[in-house]
Amino acid sequence: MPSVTLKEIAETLGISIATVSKALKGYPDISESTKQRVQELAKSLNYHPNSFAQSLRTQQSNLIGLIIPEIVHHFFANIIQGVIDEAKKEGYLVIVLQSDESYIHEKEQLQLLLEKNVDGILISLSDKTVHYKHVKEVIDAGMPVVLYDKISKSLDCSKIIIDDRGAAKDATTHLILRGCQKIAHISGPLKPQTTIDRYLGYKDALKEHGISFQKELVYTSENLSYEDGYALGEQILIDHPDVDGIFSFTDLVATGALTKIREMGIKIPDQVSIMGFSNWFLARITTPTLSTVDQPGYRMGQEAFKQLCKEIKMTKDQEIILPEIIKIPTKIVQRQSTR
Amino acid sequence: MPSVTLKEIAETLGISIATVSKALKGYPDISESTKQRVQELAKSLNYHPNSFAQSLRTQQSNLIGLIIPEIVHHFFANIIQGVIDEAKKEGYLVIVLQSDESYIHEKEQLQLLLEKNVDGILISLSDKTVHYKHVKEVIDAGMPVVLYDKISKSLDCSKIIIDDRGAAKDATTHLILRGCQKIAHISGPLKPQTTIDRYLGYKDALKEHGISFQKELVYTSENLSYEDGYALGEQILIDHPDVDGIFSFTDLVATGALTKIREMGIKIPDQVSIMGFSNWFLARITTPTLSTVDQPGYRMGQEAFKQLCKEIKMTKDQEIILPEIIKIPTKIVQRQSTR
DNA sequence: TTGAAAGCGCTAACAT
DNA sequence: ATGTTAGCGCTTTCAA
Repeated sequence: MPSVTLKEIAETLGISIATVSKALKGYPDISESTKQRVQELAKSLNYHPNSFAQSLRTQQSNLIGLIIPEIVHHFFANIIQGVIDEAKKEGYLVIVLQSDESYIHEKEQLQLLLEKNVDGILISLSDKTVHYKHVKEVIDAGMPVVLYDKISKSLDCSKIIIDDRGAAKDATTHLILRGCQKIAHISGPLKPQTTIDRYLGYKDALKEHGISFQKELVYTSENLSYEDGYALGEQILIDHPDVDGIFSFTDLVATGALTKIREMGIKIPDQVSIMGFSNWFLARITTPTLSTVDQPGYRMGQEAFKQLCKEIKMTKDQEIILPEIIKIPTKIVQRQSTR
Repeated sequence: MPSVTLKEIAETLGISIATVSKALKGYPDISESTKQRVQELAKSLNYHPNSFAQSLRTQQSNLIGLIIPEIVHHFFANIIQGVIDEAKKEGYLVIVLQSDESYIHEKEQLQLLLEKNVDGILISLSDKTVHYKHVKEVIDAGMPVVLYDKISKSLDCSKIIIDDRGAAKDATTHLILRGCQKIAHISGPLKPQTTIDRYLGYKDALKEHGISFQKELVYTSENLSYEDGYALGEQILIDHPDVDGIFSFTDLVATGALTKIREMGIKIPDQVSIMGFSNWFLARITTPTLSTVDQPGYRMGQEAFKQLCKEIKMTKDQEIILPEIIKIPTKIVQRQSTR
């Protein structure tokens, strides 16, 4: 791809390279007529600047890195979209990498992005990451980094999160207000923090409404799968036939439980109400449709980029960055699985 | 980020920049001892080459662009993953862009990628793209381009596709072999080509089994939505109570139809069998689960990158590229919605 | 075995 | 208003 350079334009027009460069950028000290001539020729030659040369000079790439635990995932896919859309507005392009919930990949990919000289990095920590030296090093090297969704409190950088605990409390409260007296909770492995927070939110709601917490009403899904939910739905009702509400920490598991319970001939929501978490696409198409907490991925992606962009600018201006924690509001989406 | 340069290493060691560069790349004409010293220092200083300078010299970025119509989409998300994984193996990073099924975005994004000097582009045409000058220009400029999934026959470049017509024929045949006599087809707007091909495959199967094609058994979903399927499912059985099989051109619409038909008290698959297309995640969680055609997105992504990579190398070596058309095999996934 | 030097294409301070 | 010049960090040819 032998592309057009400033030099060629300059030679054709018999002026200097510097003048061409300035004319193209609309510097005020270039005469209108020259600007005209240059810009016309540039257009007709389909000139576009060589981004490597530009980046080499300016030391910025207009590229950011986005490390995501899992791409094929409704929530994360929404985040990707939010980031890309927002980045485009500011002229940034996004390199997407998948950590696959693996610490090793996460570390490698951080390195790759560093080597590509991206201007900043957005990362959601993998569930298997337990120490954060690799991230800290990148931050310490002066690279703007913003964490989203799965974060670590020990990392000193900006974070975009939802209030998992508050949202879970809202979800459980929703069940209580609709008349549920005995509410089971399906939780997950106690990592990431989001899972713990949802569990705590569940307890908060019970407490606030004077319902005593019973440990045996808390079940654990190890694989976060539909099948887990299917099995647990049955188990819960065998162990506690009088359970009239279930709050699951994630939609997919809730969907499994809902399906099994319906198949058992139990009426939803009349006998048992079910509440999920995330508002995945599938919550709209189950029978009955699933009430859940909307976790606004797109919005999180947008905010994450905005914050990162701000920090990129500050870094360039040598300003000191004060990490911010931005909480994105969630809301209850009521559908047919709760009264 | 004041990073370490070759110059610094050279000065520290009292040797020339060129020697450092060669030592780091393991050139045979550098003594082992020098290599040792250089490599050790580089490591301890955490040196990594400035990618802009490298790219400026070598004119390659090790970056490719991936334009996808829709990120929040099970099939396309799988493609993204396939591309990223495969690209990583070859040391490439992927810039992801979403065209949103818009011709204007598609055109803009192609331009952005060109300006970023990516080494190659992977693109699936938006449904609203009807002429291809913008893509052709990029190809003519010498940029390696590979089309995947939604392609145009008029574009002279490699293409990665599935055999939609054959797969649809298989799906319809599956229904016929399971005893369906009167099979309706839900199709979509006759753009992209994939939709047309699936319709033709449906006809092929009927013909092969001596079933006469009836135009009134073909319905159209305008929005490719669950709601469309829900409405059409009812409509089909009102118009033709004796229909005993439905082949939908896409899973989401099939899911809507399946739900409505079940709600109407009609037994699936005993009275009506339903077949989808794509094998989206949701096909596993409907009640009954949905039989469908597996459209291997991940594999397509991998193959698309492999082909692109091949062409990038060939372009670099000034070889002539002969466009290839690669068909990825599909397979029928039988679940509960067909006998 | 090593180094000098040119140059990739661009920007920007400085000079004219 | 325009041009000169230096240099961003690297690779690679050619000379020593």
